[in-house]
Amino acid sequence: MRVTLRDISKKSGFSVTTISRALAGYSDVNESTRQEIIRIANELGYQPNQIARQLQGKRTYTIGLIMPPRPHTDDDDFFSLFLKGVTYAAARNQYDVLVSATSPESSEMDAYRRIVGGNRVDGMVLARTFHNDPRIQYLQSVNHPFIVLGRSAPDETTDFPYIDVDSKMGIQALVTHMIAAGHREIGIILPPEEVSFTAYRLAGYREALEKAHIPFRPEYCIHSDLSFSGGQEAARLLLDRAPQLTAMVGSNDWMALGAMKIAQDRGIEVGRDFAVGGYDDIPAAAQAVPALTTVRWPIYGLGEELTRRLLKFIDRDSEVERQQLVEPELIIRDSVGKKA
Amino acid sequence: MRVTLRDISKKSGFSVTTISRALAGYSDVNESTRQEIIRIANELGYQPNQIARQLQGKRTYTIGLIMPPRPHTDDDDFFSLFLKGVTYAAARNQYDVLVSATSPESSEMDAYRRIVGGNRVDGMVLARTFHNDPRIQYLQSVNHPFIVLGRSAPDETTDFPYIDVDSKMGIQALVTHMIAAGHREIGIILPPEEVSFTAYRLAGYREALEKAHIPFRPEYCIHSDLSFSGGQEAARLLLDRAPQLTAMVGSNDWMALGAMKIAQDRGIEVGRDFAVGGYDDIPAAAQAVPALTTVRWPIYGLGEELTRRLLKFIDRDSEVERQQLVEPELIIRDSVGKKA
DNA sequence: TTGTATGCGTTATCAA
DNA sequence: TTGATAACGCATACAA
Repeated sequence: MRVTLRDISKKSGFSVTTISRALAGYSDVNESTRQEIIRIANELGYQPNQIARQLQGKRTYTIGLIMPPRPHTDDDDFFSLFLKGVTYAAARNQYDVLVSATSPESSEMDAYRRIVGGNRVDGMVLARTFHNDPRIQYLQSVNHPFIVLGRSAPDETTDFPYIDVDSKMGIQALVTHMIAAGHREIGIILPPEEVSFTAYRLAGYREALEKAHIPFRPEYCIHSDLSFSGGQEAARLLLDRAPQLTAMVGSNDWMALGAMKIAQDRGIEVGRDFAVGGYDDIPAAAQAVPALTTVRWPIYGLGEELTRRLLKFIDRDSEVERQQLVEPELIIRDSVGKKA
Repeated sequence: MRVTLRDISKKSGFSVTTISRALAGYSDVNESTRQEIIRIANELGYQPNQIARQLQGKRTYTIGLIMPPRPHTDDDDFFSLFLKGVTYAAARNQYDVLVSATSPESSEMDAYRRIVGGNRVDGMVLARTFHNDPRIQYLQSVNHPFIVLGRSAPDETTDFPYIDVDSKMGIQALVTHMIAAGHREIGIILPPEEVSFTAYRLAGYREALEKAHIPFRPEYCIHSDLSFSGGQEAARLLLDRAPQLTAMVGSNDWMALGAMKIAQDRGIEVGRDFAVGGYDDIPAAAQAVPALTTVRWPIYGLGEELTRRLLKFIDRDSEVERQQLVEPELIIRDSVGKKA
């Protein structure tokens, strides 16, 4: 059976109140009493019941993170690294992380209501935003602390706390780099339309072209699902539709790697005849042959920073910067070379 | 403010008990009463307080997973995929997952005591075992439901529920494949000594050699830390120490990839002059050039299966198989070729 | 069919 | 310096 304050009370003769106060380190308890109580507590192997504490204290010292509904994608690297950042930053502040997924029968919003409305966490971290994101609307409506990795789309209101990467700038830098290498017919595989950041990627692409006075062609753009196979399929379609392309941007590394594979399968030499660029800088990017030129952003670090800020919101620290844009870094490798 | 049963009681005139029973779907409440109560509950946006439920019901519908102490390694792929399997299987059974890391000041065992002793979870999933693993001893001593991915080392008692992969067999198949390709001087980069499965990997390696009447040489073995850079360093040392090697086994893919890199940097053609084999079949393995021959085991699926079983243990279902060994699969790619 | 009383384990308030 | 009592929100045994 579990050891409770009551057990210590029985064994020591002191009241439950005194035990609680002694163990909590209050100053108004006799030092010898405290020692005695601590001794017995250790002897019995007492561990405070966190659930009871949470109920009484109205604090859970837990933050919540809800996994995207689909179990299987190649998009893992992002999420796992992010979760790691969150978890370790939380741990450094004595917080735990409640991770929840959506069961097939229920909706993602149900999970939010259960976790948040059910008082299981002190705050939430969201990892990606959609257009008019209902999760954000919900969290705002119940006034629950939360922070988001990523802004809203350009034309939507963004009055919530977030940190985002300036992916417009990232893609722009990448495309500009391709142009400098002599490419003019550049395709792009975009993220799904419903994801907020898609618009920023597209904007970066368009601006880079514009600055170089290269006309924007809608037929050079295609949406896919952030997976390797999705990148393959998109690249196939794009290449069939526009064989004149000499470069292709993937909106994440897996799609870029998929595109690279397709190009190579068709006998095109990537890095010389054809340029491929990615986004994220996952481990496999450096590993690829040719090594993938990509845009790096600090996933793990952002998980940490987001968490630190969320904990400050929870503690009603108003000094925290509410919104921030982080600059990504262009990592130049071999998959974009001087065009022959 | 949060809506409680009490609020519904006030508004509806029924007692808290009746509300509770109505919402819980008990049959002994008048249907019209129930409808009325449900209506008001929805109107008020009632969400049951999970913490109160947990305290009262002594069930948390949560399973726990504690992250290894070190925040940064390349070993992420394993853990993230595993956690995903766990989380989705849990979600399908209406369970959440509490993920905790160890803060720098405290020990890993403290985290276990806090989470388990603090009654925060109904069961624990452990991901890797060490020699005389104190976590397992603790969980056994408090008689808390748990399940482990991985057995104890060969000479230690294993009277706990687990699923493990027969990595002895996996490595043996890989090394045998190398031998069949004409290699006789085969090195191996082993996992850290303190990890239980290291002994099985070594045993698989030795048995494969033995069957082929190739003498075992301790100087062909080295331990490393499961990371890419660790693999590089180990391969460097091994190659300096034994330049006659024509093949190398990495105990996971990242180390194998690190070794491959080192060999290639030295101008050795991997896949022809030199063989490299890995373990895990992470996405980057198929991506490598040459594509990495490796041993595949279903990380995601094992996360799921472990969780399903754990939930049955929690429900005192004695029909569950307590221990199981799963066979891995040799994935033959290009990094091990016929020796010229 | 509904309500009263009690308890889950802890902390806070207040009186002794 | 210590202890009795109440409260957190819910669910259960039992009475009505």
